[in-house]
Amino acid sequence: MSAASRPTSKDVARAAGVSQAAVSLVLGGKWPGRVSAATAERVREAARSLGYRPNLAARDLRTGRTRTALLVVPALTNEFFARVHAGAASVAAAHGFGVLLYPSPEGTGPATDPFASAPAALDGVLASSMAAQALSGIGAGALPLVMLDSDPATGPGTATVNLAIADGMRQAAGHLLGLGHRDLVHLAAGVDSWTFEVRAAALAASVAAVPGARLRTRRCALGVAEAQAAVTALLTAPGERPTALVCDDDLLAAGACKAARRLGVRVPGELSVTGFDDLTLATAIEPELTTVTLPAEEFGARGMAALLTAVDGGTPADEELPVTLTVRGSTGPAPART
Amino acid sequence: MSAASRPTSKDVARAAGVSQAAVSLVLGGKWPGRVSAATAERVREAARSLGYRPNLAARDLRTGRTRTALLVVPALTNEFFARVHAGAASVAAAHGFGVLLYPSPEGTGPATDPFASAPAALDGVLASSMAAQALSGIGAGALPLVMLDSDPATGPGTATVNLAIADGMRQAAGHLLGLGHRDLVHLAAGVDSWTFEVRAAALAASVAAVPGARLRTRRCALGVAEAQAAVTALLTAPGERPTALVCDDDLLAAGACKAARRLGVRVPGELSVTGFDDLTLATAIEPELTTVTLPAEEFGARGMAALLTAVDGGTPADEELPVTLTVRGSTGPAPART
DNA sequence: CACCTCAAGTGTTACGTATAACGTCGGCGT
DNA sequence: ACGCCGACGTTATACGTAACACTTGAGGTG
Repeated sequence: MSAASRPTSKDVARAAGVSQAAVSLVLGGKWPGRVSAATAERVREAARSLGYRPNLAARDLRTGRTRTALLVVPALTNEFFARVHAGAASVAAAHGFGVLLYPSPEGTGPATDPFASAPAALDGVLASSMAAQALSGIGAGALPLVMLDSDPATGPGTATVNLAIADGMRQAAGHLLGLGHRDLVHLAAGVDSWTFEVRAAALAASVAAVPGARLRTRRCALGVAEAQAAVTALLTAPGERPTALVCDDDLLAAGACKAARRLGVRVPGELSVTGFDDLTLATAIEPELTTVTLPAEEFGARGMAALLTAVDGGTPADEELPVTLTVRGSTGPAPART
Repeated sequence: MSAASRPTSKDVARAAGVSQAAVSLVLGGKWPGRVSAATAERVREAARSLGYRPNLAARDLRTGRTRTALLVVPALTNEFFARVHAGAASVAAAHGFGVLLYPSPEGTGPATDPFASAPAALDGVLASSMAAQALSGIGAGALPLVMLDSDPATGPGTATVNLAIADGMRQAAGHLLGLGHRDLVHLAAGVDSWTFEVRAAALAASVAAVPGARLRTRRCALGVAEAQAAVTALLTAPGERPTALVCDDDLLAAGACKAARRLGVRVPGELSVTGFDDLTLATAIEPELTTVTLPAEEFGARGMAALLTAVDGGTPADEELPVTLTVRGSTGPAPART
């Protein structure tokens, strides 16, 4: 009932017999040369015995810093973004920053502006292009902003950290073409995003460079069941059946493999499949997926590092992280044509 | 270069020709009866044209509320917790709250106290028992706390929201026993947590209730590769081979299925496997997993709802959410004994 | 002895907001 | 004509902290 609310630095000061300013100095770690070691220890002891916790809101107001960054991603149920978050959060934590997640605007009508609706004070924003429709809004210039996987030519002020997606796609295509495949299908994620445009372009260019090779495209929502349905339709359709399937995501690849197995189409004997991301899923299924391995954690970590330098007034450079193709069991030599 | 920093409510007041207090009233939505509609509109117009955003830190200091809740979970790369987060975040957002994630203390020595190291001001904490070693610390009573999947007898002050884990395990066991299985192995997650203790106890009790049925236990780190190794060892060991495998997690079940397939042990023909959680993985592999379906999103949502009532000074009741067994292709009748 | 320096603190202010307490002014019932 | 009340605001304060400017006494220096 009674007050007994949280003790403040003033209470600690009274208990230690010093001024509030001294408490602030000691607990802020700036006492060497300003406060004697004995007094500092007395202050710390008083703080401990009172169970003092600084009021973060007051500190934020005074310093103008909140040590909180906003991460804007589509959904953490997507393992890739969960890993990006892990990387970002660990770098943030190392610098005393917290990571706030912006609830993905699924179902939330048109353009919900994170700057307007963010419930907490922020120092900066780290945003994936896959979820950043709204960022063009008002707050754009108001806060340091670093984009993840976005067109480098976005804005002059915002830095970008990208994965070498195009190169990854070229590696996958080269792998399949090298195995003799000439009839490929791109199972593309049905999402409007720079990332996916880049993949499609890189794949198309790679295939076009090989005489006699052809590429078709099928669009599909990002899910196992959806991919399974799409690939079932593709494989049972009349006409020439493709020998290789290039998927924009491991989830799609998994669905594709499932569809093939159900139809009795052997993978990789009759159909090679490649994925993207190298999720846990990739090695959980049989055969294990040949896929483009993305350094998701490092991606998030680099992005956060760039954002933190921007928050400190620096100008982070654009970066591009290399990716590698991991060859496993879902790809093999093209079957001989009948 | 020049100042031109964010406009404050005072600037808006000057622009609209009113006092700062009036701005606060209007923008806070409490103007009816205190400010005329015309003035209110003038204030809003001024705020809009200046691009005014309230300083959240100042507001938090004044109101003593931060509209931010801390979610403590082991890792979001675990899809289950990503879904819990999604549910919690959506409820939080509906109440104008943000969700801050506490970086999982993996590698971070002993007991990092979230209350001490949290970088932002908080209104409450929602913590999974799987990651809450540190919560016993100082801040325990300082902040509203709701526990997820924890012993209801934790503390008098803290409410718990639980999943009916024990019942889920009983359903799985009943399903297998009903199919004639009498030689079961529990593939248990090697994690110290109330959740897993409850599972083991419920499974043991179910098996013990059936004459002639026996249960062995194998411990295993929570991952596909780890489970694969453990189950390979189990299946190639001399002696009677079990006919059913009850796994604490879909990841373990997936690893088990993979091991069986590699050894030529047919699932479910020779070995039935059940999982737990019903992750995306469960329907991505072949055969699809029979597993205990957990309402992860609702779990998080209920937990956050309980926390919000606690933050509002209420006393949330303990809850238990029902779970269901989803029967798919990885379980079948016990093979005839030779 | 007058002067400067340095350690060890203290006093005060400002951050930007929300809100309680206080004016003012015209209308209206009696 | 008087008092009272509601509509419409304003003034003043407090939230808890960090940081700047200042004080004081002790010791060193010429």
